[in-house]
Amino acid sequence: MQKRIAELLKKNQLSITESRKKILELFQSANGALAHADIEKQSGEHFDRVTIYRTLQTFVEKGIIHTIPTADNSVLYALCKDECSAGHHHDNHVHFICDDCGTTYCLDHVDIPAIQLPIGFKAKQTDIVMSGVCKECNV
Amino acid sequence: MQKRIAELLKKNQLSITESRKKILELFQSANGALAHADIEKQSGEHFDRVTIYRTLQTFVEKGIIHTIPTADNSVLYALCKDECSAGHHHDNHVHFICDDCGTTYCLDHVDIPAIQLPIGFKAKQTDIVMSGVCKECNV
DNA sequence: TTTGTTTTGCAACTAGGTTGCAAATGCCTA
DNA sequence: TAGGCATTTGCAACCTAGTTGCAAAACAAA
Ligand SMILES: [Mn+2]
Ligand SMILES: [Mn+2]
Ligand SMILES: [Zn+2]
Ligand SMILES: [Zn+2]
Repeated sequence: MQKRIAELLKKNQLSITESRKKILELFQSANGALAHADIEKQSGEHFDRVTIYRTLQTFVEKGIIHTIPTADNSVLYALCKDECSAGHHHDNHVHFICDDCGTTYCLDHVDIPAIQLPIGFKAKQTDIVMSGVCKECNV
Repeated sequence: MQKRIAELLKKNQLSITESRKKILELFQSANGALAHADIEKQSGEHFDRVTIYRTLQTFVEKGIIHTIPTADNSVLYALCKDECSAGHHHDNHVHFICDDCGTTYCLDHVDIPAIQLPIGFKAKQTDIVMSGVCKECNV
């Protein structure tokens, strides 16, 4: 696990530092998306908040994580699939937020349906965020 | 036009004030969604920004306007259809942001398709935001 | 017009995020 | 494996968007 993390950083030409290792570890062991505040808490407040901001930015740029838009306009982050790289994200999947437990899921296997737009409109990207009750909280 | 605005306010049990009239007017003559900053500028900086925040909140609560989530986590507002009321929004339509001119459209006549979720997930709401080129900017 | 209620503007505050810079850490090569 | 260069970190200061308390102004009802 530790090895995989180091390799992932190397592959992206990032030096291996405590904060980067720890933050990646948090993402890999989380079962949903994480907010900046989650990381701050879960890392035991070892790192400056600025460091966390910069680490997240770097990871997004490198295609290691992607951001998830939410209805309440907070920012969430989740691991990208292997196909993503610097400047080329391929995170075309549906996101699901559980109203009950608050967990945000990347539903990688749910396809984005084609949507017929009015004449003249040409879509390049489709973001779908659903909410309701997740499989853990269901009954 | 002025009369319609006054009636809309009355129908929602809101007193008729300069700021509310002006802000409603801006929404009715806009062809897309508006951000707080747009309203601040377009109103000629006549109103305090706090007043604008509070007016927007009130309008959202009454079902006169609705918020639109965006990828860059800024907040946009647009007029609701007549069916919306306090505590009961029915704005289940697709939103479209033009990469070219920046206009955000409510596509009222585009239906949200059914999306098959993994077992155990139960959806209550679906938000779809598409982006690309709008009918004005197309060619 | 008077009176009571609602709304406004101002100032002060909060939360989330960014920037500049010196000190600390990590990487590379001898 | 130590030394030197480049990158990253932590701190302080700053910025922007949004919120709150309160007195003054505007509005609605009588
Ligand atoms: Mn995702
Ligand atoms: Mn809309
Ligand atoms: Zn849940
Ligand atoms: Zn356009």
